[in-house]
Amino acid sequence: MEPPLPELPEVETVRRGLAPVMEGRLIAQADVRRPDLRWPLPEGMAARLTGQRVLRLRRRSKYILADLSSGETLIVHLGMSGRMLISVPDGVRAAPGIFFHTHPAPEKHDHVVLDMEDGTRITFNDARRFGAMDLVATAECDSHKMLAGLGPEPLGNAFSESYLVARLKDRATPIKSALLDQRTVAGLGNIYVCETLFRAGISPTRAAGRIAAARVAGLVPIIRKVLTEAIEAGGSSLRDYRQAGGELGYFQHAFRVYGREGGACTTPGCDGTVQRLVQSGRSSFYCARCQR
DNA sequence: CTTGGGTCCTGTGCGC
DNA sequence: TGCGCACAGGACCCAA
Repeated sequence: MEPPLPELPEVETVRRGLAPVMEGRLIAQADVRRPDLRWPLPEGMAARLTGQRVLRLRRRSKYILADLSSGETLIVHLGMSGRMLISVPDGVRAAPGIFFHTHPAPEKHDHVVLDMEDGTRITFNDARRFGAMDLVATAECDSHKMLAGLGPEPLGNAFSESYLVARLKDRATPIKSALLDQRTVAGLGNIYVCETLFRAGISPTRAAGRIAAARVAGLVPIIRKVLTEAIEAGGSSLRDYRQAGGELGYFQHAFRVYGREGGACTTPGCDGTVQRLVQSGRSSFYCARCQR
């Protein structure tokens, strides 16, 4: 089974995994092995990263933001298949209880390599090259093209019930599309939208503006819970992965509908079957019996 | 303004 | 055994 694609919880898990080896540390050497990801990497990126200290690792939506001592911020998007591998010159360097592999031979899709001052190496690997990186002044980060139009963070205070009700009022677009739209709420992808709508008992095809306000409001705590649970699962896998060697970006998580076409609905008392339908080119998984 | 569809990328898995 | 193809899908871009 293909591991889940990086949405907000996966990105947050990667951020948490990288933080202890990057925050406060100097990038001794940055190397770009392939400059054409989703877009061309910024001009002179390797030189602009080399010698900089990572002040802080933040996350906005599905983006990881590394604030540097130069006053610039490295923006990273994992795309579909992006992952981060942490390795060390030798296993004894790892902190107590944490094990990372020794530096492996470069692989085909290793596009960016960061060697930290203490010898820890972070390798960005992205087979499908939907990932992206950019480097901008920290002060202008929020107005960057990739971040400017984003809606509120789903786990933040701005994502309120009244906000969502107002945002979806009179919208003709299917609720599935509305929640996938990063301007509505930032960080949800196909998997967690499917899981959210299943828990809410709302059909993915229903027009957003035709859902009772109380049910729309109910989506807010459900979205928070779905994401929080996934982040917690990511935390568990992080501990496992560290034991296993430091590959970040993927973890096992049990989904109730996503990828379960033909499977039994897990709602107590429901004898429905999980269906799959395609909405604007994307698969929606849902139970037609308990999602209305 | 809203909405929908095309495009990019490559590894995986299926049918024949 | 090998080939062709559908599929995965986030985010930009453009057309209606």
